[in-house]
Amino acid sequence: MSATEYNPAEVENIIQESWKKNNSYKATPSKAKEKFYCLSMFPYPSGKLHMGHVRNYTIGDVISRFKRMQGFNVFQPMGWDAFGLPAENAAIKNKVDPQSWTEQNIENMKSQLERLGFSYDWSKELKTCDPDYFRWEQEIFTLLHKQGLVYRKKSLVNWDPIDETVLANEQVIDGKGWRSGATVELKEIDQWFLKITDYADELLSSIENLDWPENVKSMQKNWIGKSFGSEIKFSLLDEEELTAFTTRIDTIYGVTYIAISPNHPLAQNLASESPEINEFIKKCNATKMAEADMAKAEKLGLKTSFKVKHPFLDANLDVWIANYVLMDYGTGVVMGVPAHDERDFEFAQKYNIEIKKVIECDELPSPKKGTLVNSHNFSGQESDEAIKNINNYLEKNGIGKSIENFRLRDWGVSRQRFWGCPIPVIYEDGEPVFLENKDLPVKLPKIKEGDAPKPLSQNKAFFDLGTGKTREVDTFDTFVDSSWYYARFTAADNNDKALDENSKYWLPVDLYIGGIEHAILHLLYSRFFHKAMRDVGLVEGDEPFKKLLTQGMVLKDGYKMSKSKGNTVDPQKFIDQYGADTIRLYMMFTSPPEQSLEWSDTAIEGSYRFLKRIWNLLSERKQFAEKQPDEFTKQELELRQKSHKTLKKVTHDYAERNSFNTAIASIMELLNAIPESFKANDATIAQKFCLDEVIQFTLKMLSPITPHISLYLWKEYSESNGNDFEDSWPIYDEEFLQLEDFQLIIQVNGKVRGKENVSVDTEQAEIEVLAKENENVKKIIANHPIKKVIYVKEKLINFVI
RNA sequence: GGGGAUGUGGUGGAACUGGUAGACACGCUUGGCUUAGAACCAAGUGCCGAAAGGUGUGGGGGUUCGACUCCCUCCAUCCCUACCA
Repeated sequence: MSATEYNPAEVENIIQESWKKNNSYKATPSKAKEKFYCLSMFPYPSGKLHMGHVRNYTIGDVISRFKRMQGFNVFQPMGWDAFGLPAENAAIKNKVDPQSWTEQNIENMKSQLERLGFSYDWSKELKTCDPDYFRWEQEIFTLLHKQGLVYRKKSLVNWDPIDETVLANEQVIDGKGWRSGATVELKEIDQWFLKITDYADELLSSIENLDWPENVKSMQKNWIGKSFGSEIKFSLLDEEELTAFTTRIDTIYGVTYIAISPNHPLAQNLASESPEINEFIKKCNATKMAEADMAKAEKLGLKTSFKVKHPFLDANLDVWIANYVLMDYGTGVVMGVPAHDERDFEFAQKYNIEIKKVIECDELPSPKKGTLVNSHNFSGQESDEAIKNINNYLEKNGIGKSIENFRLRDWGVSRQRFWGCPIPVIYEDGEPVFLENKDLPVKLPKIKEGDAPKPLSQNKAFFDLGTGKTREVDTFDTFVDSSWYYARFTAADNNDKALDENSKYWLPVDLYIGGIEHAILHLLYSRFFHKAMRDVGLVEGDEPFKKLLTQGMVLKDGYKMSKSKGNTVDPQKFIDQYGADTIRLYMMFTSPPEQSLEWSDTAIEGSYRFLKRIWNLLSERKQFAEKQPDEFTKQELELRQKSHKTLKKVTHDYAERNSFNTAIASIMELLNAIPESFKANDATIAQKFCLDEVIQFTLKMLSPITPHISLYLWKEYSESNGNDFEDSWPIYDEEFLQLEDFQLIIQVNGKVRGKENVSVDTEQAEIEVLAKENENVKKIIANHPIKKVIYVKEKLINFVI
């Protein structure tokens, strides 16, 4: 190697060409090796890669390369989550076909991924907008239908009355449609649903077996929200009844009103007779349907003329329509207990409703459990005991029962959009008929050049099949597309089947890497899909993703990068300036994967500088080929110890902790520890040997993160012609990890007062004497009796005075 | 409103099991090299203090010989909240 300057573009090009030529990352099932399916969440093809992608895919690639070095058969595919709103919006805005917009973005982003040197098996690339993908999705939908997991029901959407379209939550800004500015209304329309609630119990219980971060597990558990409560009937005075759900039946004597959701059938009926109620319900429905907005909305109520009997008391309760009661949770009817529920309290105060304390407490409202008061026979009982007793009473008297309830709702998969997978159903005289395989795929209609896409419902040529038959005009939620792609990857090039034998070899995904923002929806839907596909015989196993790594966001100046904030940083600029290895190194060095990463234009210089230092160290140096010398000096042994200790730490950081930042830091430390004389031309044989060990370890330890420069230097240095570090992770030697002496920390009352070097085999008694003789320590403990001595082996001694 | 996180120098972060707080970098300062700059190399760098020493991990309280780490409480910021992906 000549003393040239580090030229990342050149080095990376040479190495990437060799990978391409050798098909280095194509994976085939093999019994000879243990498999490792490493999957990073596929991107939405928005145009170009953003920093979040670079980070996500670098983490995945580092782990894949490390596993490959450790001898695993690694499968790392990549594809495109290609249906969705942005393409449709761009298409409407620019009057282009969403297909060509998407294809162009894919082409662009794919070349960026290749430029970054990710070791993907591109032979299994997939695009969800491709009929070769979504025809199988349509088939799975019909299988799920046969399994009884698909049904149709009316459900609320954000309706823009001017544009006459359904809006996504993000398209509703301050209650107005983003394009038309019209006040958005909630409107009820027919939609397709998947019965995810059939799996609620299993989705909850099998979380336990997952090697996932605890926070994600908690989020999923809370989202599913299993609770134990009671259903209780309140009879209306005209003989009908309202059934409320409550988890706090112990507060039954504190009920002072009943509240029903504006979307409860009773409220809807009343609306048709009373203009006042109709007006009120409209007012309630003028918020968008996002949970956060609903919850923050001011509490509104309207007293109806209905009254119900309190089942335990000789009292009549008013029935209110209240906007804080959700139709989707429980029964859409709430028993109002203002004394022991904060929302009910707020409502009762606003509308001057009686507040009745029935649980002993200091201050109202108090949602805590406790001893019952003012509750007739149940007074004096503790909440949990009372809940049992009251439930028994309800059941005995036929006025209610104890039940399990879930917060989780069924998954509405209908979307009234163009750029999505068509739902494979036709209607004959209004009745839905599911299409057979021979009629699949249902493709999207072509768009004429210069035309904007319009909803399928406005495309007669698409939906009108004649003789009273029409096609379904809704498309799938794009979460459907992404709920099973992990499985399709294993058979992405099979045109005869959705999944084949390969899926049995590769599944489940061993490690799934993606943003924490997907912790609930995408991951829960995928888990449901896997179980449903299992039950129709498509896949084996109970869970799709064995282990999960949730990466934090990439921030700039403390905020998430976004166009509206104007703080985006385009990774391409840095790839061009410093090369792929530097940006990969920076991404891994700057913070641990699970935390957010603060982008800095200047700090990346440091990563580049580090690679240049390695380049210069290796310049004109060849591997030292002589065999290991018999003797080493103390200085040489210290370096060897550092090499092996570093290797041990780095192995552990990669394999157990995914802690790449500390791995890199310790590699930097190792290089900083090389004595200058070892690098000189006149270094001794032993010195050259030790330096050689550092270099070998370093190039291999860095290669998952900076694969191009590592491999390039390795090939020059060792004069080898391998194209990958497959199976070559080095092994550290325990012999070098043994310490001869250690630094003893001497504390007095927990404060560090001195340090001494002590041989490892020194007894505690000897250490105590030695510690007391330390000049500084001696001064402090003089004239004080020592009350206690704490000794932590080979670490510290603490005198309590 | 609910759920989940995070908070350590000027900055990113380290401290893995309760045991030396600030590793490794960025930045900055000084010096070297250079006509000058860039690059590179060397030394220094939590805060107060001349030093001795004191002090310090969002605020307050607690447990402990010892707390960034465990407990209670408060504050701030971020993510998700079912039609953005």
